Amino acid sequence: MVSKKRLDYGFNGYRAPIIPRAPRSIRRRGPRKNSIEDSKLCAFELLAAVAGKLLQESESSASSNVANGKVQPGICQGGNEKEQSLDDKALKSESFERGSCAESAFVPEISIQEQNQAENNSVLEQTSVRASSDIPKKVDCDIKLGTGEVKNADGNTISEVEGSICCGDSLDRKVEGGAELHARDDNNQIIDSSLANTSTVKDPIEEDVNTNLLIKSEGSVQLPLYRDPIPDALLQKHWNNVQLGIRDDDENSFGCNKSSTRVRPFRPQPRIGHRRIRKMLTSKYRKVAPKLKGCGLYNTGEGIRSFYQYRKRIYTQERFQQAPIKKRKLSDHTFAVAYHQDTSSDSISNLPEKGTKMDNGSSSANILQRASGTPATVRGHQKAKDSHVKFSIKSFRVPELYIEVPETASVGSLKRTVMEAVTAILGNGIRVGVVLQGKKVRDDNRTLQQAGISQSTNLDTLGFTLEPSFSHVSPSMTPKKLPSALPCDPDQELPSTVTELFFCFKIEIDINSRSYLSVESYHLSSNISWSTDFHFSIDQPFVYFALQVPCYSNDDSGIGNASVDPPVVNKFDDVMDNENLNFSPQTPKNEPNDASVPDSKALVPVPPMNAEALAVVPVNPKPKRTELSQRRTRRPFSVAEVEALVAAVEKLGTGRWRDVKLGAFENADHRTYVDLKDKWKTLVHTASISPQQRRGEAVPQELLDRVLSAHSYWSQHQSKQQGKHQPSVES
DNA sequence: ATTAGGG
DNA sequence: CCCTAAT
Repeated sequence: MVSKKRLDYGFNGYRAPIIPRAPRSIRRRGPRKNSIEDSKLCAFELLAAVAGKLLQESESSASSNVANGKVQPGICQGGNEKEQSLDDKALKSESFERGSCAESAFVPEISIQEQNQAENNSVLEQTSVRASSDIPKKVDCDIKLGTGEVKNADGNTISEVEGSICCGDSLDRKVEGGAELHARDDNNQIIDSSLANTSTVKDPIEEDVNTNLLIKSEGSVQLPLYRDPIPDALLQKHWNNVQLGIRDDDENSFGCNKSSTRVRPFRPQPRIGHRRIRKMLTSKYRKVAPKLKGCGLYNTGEGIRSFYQYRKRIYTQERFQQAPIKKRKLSDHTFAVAYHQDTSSDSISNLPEKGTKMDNGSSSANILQRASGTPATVRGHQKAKDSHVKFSIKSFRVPELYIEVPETASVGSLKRTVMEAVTAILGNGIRVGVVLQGKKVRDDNRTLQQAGISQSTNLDTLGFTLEPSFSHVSPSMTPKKLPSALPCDPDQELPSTVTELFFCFKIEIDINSRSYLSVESYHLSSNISWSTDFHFSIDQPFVYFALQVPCYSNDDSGIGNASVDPPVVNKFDDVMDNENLNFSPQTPKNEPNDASVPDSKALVPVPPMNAEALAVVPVNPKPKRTELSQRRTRRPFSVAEVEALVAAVEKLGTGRWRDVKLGAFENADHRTYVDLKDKWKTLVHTASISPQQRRGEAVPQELLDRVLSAHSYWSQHQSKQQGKHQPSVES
């Protein structure tokens, strides 16, 4: 504790009122481990990281993201923002007012499908994802659903929907081919391909990953018996397919980071794990990071897989310039898919002129042929054929696709990746809702006619929505498990009934510009407890809130009413911290009672459920900072603060920063005891150098003198504690 | 969670 | 200010 450069200034007549704390034992900070050790550690770090990641992933069952809107003007402006902090209204009305919104907003993870459903699967093709410029309103989309065996790549699809438009159940599908897509550059989203060569879409994750790691709910990780380090290439390969939307580029691994810091398990995790991970990610281990891509492996067991299929991340770190990642702004990605329509009654898709080639094609060849043989027709909305109603769904909107692909990846792999992503989104974890003239048609048993859908109907008023069908399991399929209790346990059975789903949104705002930076959504499973301490602050420009969506039961009887009811948006309390945000000009300045926002506000009163179950499914998004390590904004100490600090230290001595904080900076949330300690350190330094060398706001010499005096005094005082007492005060 | 120190 | 180690 004794500063090496301690100055022996006398302590002028200052009397120490308090007994200084006994000095801490000498801290020995051993030299850094040597490289060898480090390398050894790496393995562990990786392991730990992976484990942690898995846990985290499981915790944050991630799902797709919600499109973020552009800046929402409404947010944060005006005087007391507390109420409108999040502009919840906007959100609600815009996104959730209608059930469909919420539903559409999220794309549930898909659950595993049986491996061989190859045949006779309907294919959903034509997937065009449009970015929405603002919070998704509803997903009404125009989806063309093929119930037949339409298959084709190229995203062109024509389907004929007969009587039943239902889908969920029949949607197990096999997707082949790639989709032509155009991603908007502005977002620079990247897609990671992984679907490659998979003609049957089964969760890639399931196959690849996870055989390697099993996670226990407690967080322990079991590794395969690999003895030797798995070659990177191998890992690469395995993991490659696993991460959808989360994969990091070679150089980056911060995806993991991010999540690791942002999402925390509901239950305390072994600290060490976090720490390690974090450490690794943030510092010297960064280089190793690439190996961690695997972190993305959400998967792991089948059971879980459905859980975190999708996860999205925001990238805002320039430090990864190398990666084709960019800061995500306010828009979504759009993937446009060219499509052609065919009015023939056969559900066939035509190849687009461009003929997107199918990368993995093969199995679809025949179909394609057929398709090509069919005359392409006009794109019309429907032509009656008998009493059939034909639907041509041009596109549908999905929340957001987050995919990353290395720049070096081939276009083909990009396509496949997109395909995979789409597939994942459209997996059987999703349902389709029918909206006619703005109203949802819930009764699956009604005939189209009864529902008012006929050839004569203006199908423009007909839309399809994507609804979470998280727990939905096709009857023909073996039940998949949900990450209810032990998401990590592959053998976990899927609960037959899911009572509700929670959708969590994370709104990130730019404190300075007062605008939304992004909006993320998480699709959570039930049994999630919501952390209540969210509020905006410089260090935590996020707001989370959750949507509680009733879910349907999984059993047969439930299928009928599978439609998701309009979500209920729980009102959340104000989440703004005026003091920190200063959004409004007239925001009271650090009023003591302005700290009105206790450090925690319940955004959504989500009743804690069985903790055990939550343990791993956690959603405790309490981010560390926006990004991995975005520095806090600098806040120079004012003279007044220095004064207060000096006074406090004079009284309390050094080494009691917490007390100093409490005693003199109680209401200065932005000043942590560490800050105070650091400031003192710099003050001492400043005081010891010539005035010419000082920078920043000049601190009155008088204060500096006191700093030196106090410093000297306490330094001696301490040494006294250690043993000899030399209260000498030199001057 | 604090404290001490190095960066 | 950040990050860590050691409490």
